[in-house]
Amino acid sequence: MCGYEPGGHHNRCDCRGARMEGFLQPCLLLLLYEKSTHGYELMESMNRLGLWEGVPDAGAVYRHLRRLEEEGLVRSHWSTSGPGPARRRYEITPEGVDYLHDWAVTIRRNKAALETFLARYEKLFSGHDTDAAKGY
Amino acid sequence: MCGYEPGGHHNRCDCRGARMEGFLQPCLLLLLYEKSTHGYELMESMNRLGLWEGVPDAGAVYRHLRRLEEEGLVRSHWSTSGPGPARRRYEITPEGVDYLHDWAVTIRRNKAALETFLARYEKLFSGHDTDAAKGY
DNA sequence: ACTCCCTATCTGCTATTTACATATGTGTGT
DNA sequence: ACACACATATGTAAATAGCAGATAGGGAGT
Repeated sequence: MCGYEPGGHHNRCDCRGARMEGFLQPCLLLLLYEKSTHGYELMESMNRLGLWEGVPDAGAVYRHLRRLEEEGLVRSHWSTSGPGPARRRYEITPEGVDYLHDWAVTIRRNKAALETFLARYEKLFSGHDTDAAKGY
Repeated sequence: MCGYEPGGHHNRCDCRGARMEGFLQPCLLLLLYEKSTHGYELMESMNRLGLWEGVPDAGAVYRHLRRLEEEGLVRSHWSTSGPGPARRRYEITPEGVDYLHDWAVTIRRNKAALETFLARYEKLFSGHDTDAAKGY
């Protein structure tokens, strides 16, 4: 989830802070609540719905899903019907839904922090021709 | 920045995802743009202004500041005037301001992702007595 | 048959970060 | 002397993301 684009006015790509560590997990739980499906489709949904910049790392997605299953927050079974290779189809458990609610609290709080940042930032730089303005 | 509170309905504290990795750095740059000061006060400001849940880790703050200085995004000099121990007073450089603008782009994008998540979440659970609702 | 590509899952490795603990030292109040 | 707030710094462990690569099934074209 790195917002770096070549051709900008700096060369380094130090925006690892953009990672929003752990955001992958609640996204998977939310998408699985909406619709039981398999890892590959979850990856694509995250990008398509604007939950993730670019396609999320496949390794991270599959590892998260296995971990969530170990913790009882999702369940899975192999699905051999349909075309292509076998898919491991995941569904959220009631415990997973509880956990999703906890995540929503955290995400609201994080959103508030970002808004505080942006409010202060815009107060200082509003009207200037900043990269931030150009980006939108 | 862990939202876990004892007494909840789950025992584990897996909300390390709440970390918002790297958010510390742009906060320091923003605060230093507003007012040149030293690390200890920056820590307190972050909490007081709602940019950080609780007081941020001192080790992280001081390490970030040293690193920002290595990269030329801030400058510092020792300030022995005033009461108490010597303070290392930091000020942002023009390069630091450029970098702050880059961060604003990233943070807007991350905020959008959180909003997308919450919009989908609330569409599914609005009206229910969720932890998320209780939290506010 | 053969090659290429898309689908689908999984594992290994490394760099980076955070959170916690701890160390060091100054100045003030009692 | 002592405790405490201020102020900076370092050591360590756990966890994550990102990248690369391995393994395989199935369809399209040649």
